[in-house]
Amino acid sequence: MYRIGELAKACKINNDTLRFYEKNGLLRPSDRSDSGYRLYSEKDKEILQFILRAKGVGFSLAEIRELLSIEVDKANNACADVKELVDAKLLDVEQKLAELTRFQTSLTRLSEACCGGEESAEHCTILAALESDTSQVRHEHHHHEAS
Amino acid sequence: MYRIGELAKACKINNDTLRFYEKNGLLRPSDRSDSGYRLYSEKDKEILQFILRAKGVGFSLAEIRELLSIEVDKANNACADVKELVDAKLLDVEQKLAELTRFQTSLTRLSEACCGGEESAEHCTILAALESDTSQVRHEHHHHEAS
DNA sequence: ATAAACCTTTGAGTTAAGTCACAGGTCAAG
DNA sequence: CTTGACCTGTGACTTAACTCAAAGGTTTAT
Ligand SMILES: [Zn+2]
Ligand SMILES: [Zn+2]
Ligand SMILES: [Zn+2]
Ligand SMILES: [Zn+2]
Repeated sequence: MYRIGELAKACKINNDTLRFYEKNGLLRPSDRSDSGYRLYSEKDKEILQFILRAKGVGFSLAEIRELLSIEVDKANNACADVKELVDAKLLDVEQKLAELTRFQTSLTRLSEACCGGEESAEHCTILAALESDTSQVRHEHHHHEAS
Repeated sequence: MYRIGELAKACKINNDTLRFYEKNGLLRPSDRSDSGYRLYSEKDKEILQFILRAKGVGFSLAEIRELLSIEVDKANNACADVKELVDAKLLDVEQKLAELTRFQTSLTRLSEACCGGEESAEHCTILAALESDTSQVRHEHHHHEAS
């Protein structure tokens, strides 16, 4: 069992953030000590890591709460409910993945096209990489000739 | 050229959000009409879409501003600066991609394991799918036998 | 030519997600 | 048996990212 400070430190967040998550229905510690300390289990830690990962990829706490509610309410929800929510989130995730892949392509293209030298980056732009096809970026970039 | 309301409607955001982005150095309209109206070009629209996509995958406005500054300052930045920033963001993106892929795997696994019926979703949990290996989830899930 | 529907600026209010401050209880080490 | 590092609760404050309000100018539609 982790006490609040231990779990917070392990996950590099503020103690108050844990209390905040508890108050907002995201993560309730599995137990309390006699003196009232919050006691978090390994599973609690995994839930927290799930929350932090989800946050990192752009889910709001409300969305995360919704995802976690599957867990909490499993006895009172039908498989139909679960599947509906999961499939909706899956769509979200797949859309985000598509966007991110696009970003990755653009940034990679840009990074590869860029010489990394000390000259003016006249042709180095994210938007050029985003807007145009690969061919364009490679073509126009990087003459740096002595004028 | 789009006027503020047109661009806002086209991109499904609030007019005020565009003014806000302008004030915060994210998107300045290419031109103004004689009467002072903001006039946005096609390129401005693409920048806006870039901003909205970036937001959607979890970049903060500060980070987006940084990405866009490559564009704005290109004449005053060396390729070295550009490459450094781009490579840093690329790392970010790749990390987000890894997380999202993990989410996708878990959600897909859960969705596939779930019958979608009206029975209690006792075994349907995100966390089970996240924590365990595929085998476990498939195994334990979905007996729904008449008790 | 006048109302409706835009636009302008400045500045205040809201929501999400923390973060901090206060007043006091608990516990391990010296 | 006290000091310092924890913990408790309640509630106020902060930051990011909008969102709205007020007061007035402009354009379009009838
Ligand atoms: Zn370059
Ligand atoms: Zn170069
Ligand atoms: Zn199911
Ligand atoms: Zn089922």
